Amino acid sequence: MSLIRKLQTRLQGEIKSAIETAEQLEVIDLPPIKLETPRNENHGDYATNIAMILAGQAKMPPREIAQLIIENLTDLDFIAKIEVAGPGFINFYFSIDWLYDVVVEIEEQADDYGQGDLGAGKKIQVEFVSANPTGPLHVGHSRGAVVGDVLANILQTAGFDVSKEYYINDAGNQMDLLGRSVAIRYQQLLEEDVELPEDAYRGEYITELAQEIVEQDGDKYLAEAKAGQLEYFREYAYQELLDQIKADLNNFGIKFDNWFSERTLHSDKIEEVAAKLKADQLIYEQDGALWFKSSKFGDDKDRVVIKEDGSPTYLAADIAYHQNKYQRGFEEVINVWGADHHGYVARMKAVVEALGYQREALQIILVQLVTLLRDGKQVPMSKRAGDFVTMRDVIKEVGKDAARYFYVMRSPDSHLDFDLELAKQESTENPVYYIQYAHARICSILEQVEEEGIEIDSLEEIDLSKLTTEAEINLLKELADYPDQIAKSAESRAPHHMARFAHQLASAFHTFYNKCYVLVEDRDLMKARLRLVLATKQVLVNLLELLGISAPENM
RNA sequence: GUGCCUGUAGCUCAGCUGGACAGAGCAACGGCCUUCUAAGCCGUGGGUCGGGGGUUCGAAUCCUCCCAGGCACGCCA
Repeated sequence: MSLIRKLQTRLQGEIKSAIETAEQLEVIDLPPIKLETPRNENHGDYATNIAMILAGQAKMPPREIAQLIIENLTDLDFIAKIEVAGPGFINFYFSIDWLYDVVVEIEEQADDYGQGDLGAGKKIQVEFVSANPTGPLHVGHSRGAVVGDVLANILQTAGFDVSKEYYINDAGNQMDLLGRSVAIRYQQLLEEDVELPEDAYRGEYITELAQEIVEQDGDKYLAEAKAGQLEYFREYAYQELLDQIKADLNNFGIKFDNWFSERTLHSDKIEEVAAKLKADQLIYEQDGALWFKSSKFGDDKDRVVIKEDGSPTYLAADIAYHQNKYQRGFEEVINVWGADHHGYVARMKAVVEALGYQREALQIILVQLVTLLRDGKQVPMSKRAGDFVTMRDVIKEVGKDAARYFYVMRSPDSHLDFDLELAKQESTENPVYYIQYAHARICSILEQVEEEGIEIDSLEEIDLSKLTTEAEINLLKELADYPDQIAKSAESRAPHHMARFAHQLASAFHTFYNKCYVLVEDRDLMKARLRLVLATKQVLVNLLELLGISAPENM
């Protein structure tokens, strides 16, 4: 448990017993005592609204209740000041000593600083990207990729047992279409006069795959292509494209714990789960097809799982897949989807419930679409013509770090305007560099320290109470707040919070850097500041690691 | 037509499990480099929180209606 958590818990306990002790207070039902960090720093480090909440049942004005609570508080060595404010808030000002301990805590926990126990080891899976292996990853996938990756990292840090998974849709009609598309391009390359069907994949990459086959084997597969035997083309394209996807994700700093092939569900697992649902009378026959009674669980209407021709729908595989997830022991499953799939949410929730699990065991995060801009103007993309900007292109243009930051800095609910020119700029307008620059500056100080042969004393020998200016205290508070930020971010499944916090921490450091020269004459002050700088470096490194962004030593 | 997301400063967005005068970055304007990286810091101006009604001691936040934009509504995946 982090230092700050301990203090919060202690304070909550003290408030609770104060309320219980106060004889004049008649409280029947004591709600949990919430501590919040006031927006305005003149309102203390923490505030509680408990007096206002109790006003009703205690039949007393909030301010009077607050006063009573304060009078009955004991054992508050870590509190410097308490006041009643506004309509009945109680504001607490922590004494500054505890803040210095944070520096010690960071040093001790190092890479583990920020690690919490919110998740209590709960097994949780985050499934993201899961793009069909029928083409390269593009910008839409990229956002989901970073959101999923960072969210998983945050949950891991918050104490969940997290697994990152990619679901490969390698079993549907689209795979045959992929094979056919490549086969036809192959024929065209060999001067056969054939037309590409309307629904075929028409991206340049299809022709490139066909070209590879021509280069390797000439017209060896021409007869098969003509006869519509697509297996070789399909499997060749599939493997190549999947390899490309893996390579792209790898370049983006994303590693999955598991790659799950849809094919492994066909057809045993699908039949199994269909039989189970049938036994539960949740699947019925109509118009020659089998329908899942999703409307019974809040969906608009029932959905086909086995088509008239006997083949399973995408949903059928998804039912089997999610059954499998829970069977593997995941208590909670998070799916990160593009917003264009939101129509699918209700039926998947229904699936989970039908299988006998809590609806909450499936959480779906929808990431809104990305608009790529260049100098403020939209980059044209036409999916139809296969003309889209790939993940690879973007990384190549702006770099991994900037791309990751931009994709994760906004709430997933918010449309994202991604300006390529801005992401590339090495200037004040670019938040990525701002954060990395803080780290580089720290490294620069440390380099100076080394050059001058200054020894960094062990913590016991250092008087941290030398740190007294506003900039120093503020920086200390940001550092102390980090574990709480992780917990909040994990709880609300909101990765963008950590991107913002990184910026805020960097800002606190830059202010400190400008106001407090580190290598000063006063040796004690210098050493205390050096310790603060080291602690800041540690937290920045942890944060950047979490975001999957590098921490350069110089810029 | 139905459902989901969005509408907050000139621009891009936080805040939205209700709290104390609404925040950040950029843009605009004005300052700061003889010492650790000015990719930085300090300051100023700027908002009927899309609109109406309601709940509450208290609403950007909850409910409701309306307006605007995006997306989705297949025996496709």
